[in-house]
Amino acid sequence: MGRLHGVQGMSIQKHIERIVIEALLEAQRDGALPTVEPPDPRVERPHNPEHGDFACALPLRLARPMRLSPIAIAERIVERVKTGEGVARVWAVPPGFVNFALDSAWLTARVETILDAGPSYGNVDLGSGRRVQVEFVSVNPTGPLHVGHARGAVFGSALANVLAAAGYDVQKEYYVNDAGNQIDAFGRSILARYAQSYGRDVPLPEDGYRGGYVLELAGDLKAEEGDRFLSMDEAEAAAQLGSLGVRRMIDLIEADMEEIRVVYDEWFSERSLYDNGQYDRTVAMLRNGGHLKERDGATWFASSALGDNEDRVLVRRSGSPTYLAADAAYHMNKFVERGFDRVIDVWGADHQGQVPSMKAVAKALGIDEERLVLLVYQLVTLKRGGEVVRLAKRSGDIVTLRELVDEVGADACRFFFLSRSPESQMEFDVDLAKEQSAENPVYYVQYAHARIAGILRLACERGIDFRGGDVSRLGHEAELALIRKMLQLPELVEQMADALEPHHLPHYSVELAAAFQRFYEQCRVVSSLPEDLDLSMARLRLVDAARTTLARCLDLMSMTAPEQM
RNA sequence: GCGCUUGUAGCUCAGUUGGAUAGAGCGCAGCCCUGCGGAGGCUGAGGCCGUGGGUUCGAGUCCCGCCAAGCGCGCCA
Repeated sequence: MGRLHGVQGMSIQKHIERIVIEALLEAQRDGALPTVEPPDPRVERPHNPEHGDFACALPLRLARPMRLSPIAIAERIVERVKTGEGVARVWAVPPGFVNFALDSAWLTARVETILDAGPSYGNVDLGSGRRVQVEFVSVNPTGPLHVGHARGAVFGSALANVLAAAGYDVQKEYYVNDAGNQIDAFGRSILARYAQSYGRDVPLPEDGYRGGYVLELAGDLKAEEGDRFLSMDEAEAAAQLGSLGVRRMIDLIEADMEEIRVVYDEWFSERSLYDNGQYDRTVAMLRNGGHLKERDGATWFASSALGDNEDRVLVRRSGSPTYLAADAAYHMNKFVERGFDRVIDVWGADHQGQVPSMKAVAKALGIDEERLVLLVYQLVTLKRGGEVVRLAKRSGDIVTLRELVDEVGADACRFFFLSRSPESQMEFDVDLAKEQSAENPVYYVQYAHARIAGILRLACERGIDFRGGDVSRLGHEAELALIRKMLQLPELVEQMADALEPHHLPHYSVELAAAFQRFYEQCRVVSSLPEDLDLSMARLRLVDAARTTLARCLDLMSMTAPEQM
């Protein structure tokens, strides 16, 4: 483990933070600097390579409390920083930065640590095995997924990948709303189409689903179940058809998800909460806590007392629960029954208005605020032929997720959706996506991997066994730049897991691929000259490590890493 | 009207808890193949970071006003 990050299991960045603090404390002991509480050193990567591999602006922040010039503080720290263990040089720069340059011998040795780590390179232990649930998409099982859902699906699954890489025990969940008004309307819609297929003049319900898939569904059910629903009580027939329809829709959604490489660990039924009494217990708990009151025949949740702008209906006059009541029971299940340490709900912006009431519910149920994270991503507006397409599910005019994946491909889809931060309001131009599918950063990254695979194949064909390659022979600028870039992956995983921001992954992948391409352009790897053999072998080690790193990035994005294109 | 989110290159978007000269892809103008995959490399043009204030040694980043966009404001979910 210690070899992975260099120094005693910690990253080089953490190591540098520590030696800065140590130098500062030493200067304070010497009386060279006044004794003030040292803030977080915040070692970061400078944009400009002239400023070294890492930089620290601590002296600038210490200037005021210490009543000294920043550069003087920087110099006194620099005098006491212990180099070695990867750090070759430390220097102070006006107005008061402390810069660090890594040792090139240490850098080249990282190639071996990457190869040792193999497919697990990039893993960090931030989570210590704590159990985290990521729940995402969870749209009503009353229709197929459309392009808008792809964003949530890609984001949620990539976030889960990142958290797993960061050492969390992650579960991906889909909450199936298999009860309530929407399901009721869905059942009545199927019944109408079903009856119509027998020539009955039955209109589609006012609040019904108009999509063509309902027609197909009714046809399928007719073929398999026959006409037995015609003689049944209407409500009963709608309920049964709805239930059958939902089951099929869940299968369809599951299959659609697989198209974009999303595989859930759990499909959680809302209905189960009513069947096993957890719903009743949760309502009783809220009541005992004094959070409920009766008004206009309905039961209200006093959420305004807990930070919400107004109270919400929890149980309708009819006795049926609102989504909020179900959500309360559902989250009790997550935290109490299943004992997750942390739960992340990924919601579309059309649900952002529910955030305050959900938080109020969590508070009322005694769930620690930090354990429940609600992430909201902005909806995708779809453009086609320059026109904005409405994404209303009931209108029936939708572009399904499956159509999109068939046209653009799962890899391009994932990369595209993942490279935007969730809060960006993106316009998805279907025509442009198809048009640019050949001229796309997706293929740039994958091409780099294929090219690497080609080089390794060639080495194999030439019979070069590079296992004993000596990486200390490396030292070309392009080689070091590539190693530096590869070294960032564990840091990135840590950062992404911490901030819950997987969208950095595609950007990093492009940078990594570019670093490789520049290396490839400048450094001949497989040479036919006998005197180059040692260097070739060292470079093949590097190329193999680059393959490892690039493949891991693609893996974290659930994208394929092609051997050839 | 109120709330949440967002305004960065011609287009689509990054910009790590406030740090040094604001980046990438596409598009545009050029350059580079006697060797490993040209789906490549290099160079250039292109920016009042929506706008006006404020905080700070320092603001694309934090705070406030304004303008614009998306979403929400049901005993639907």
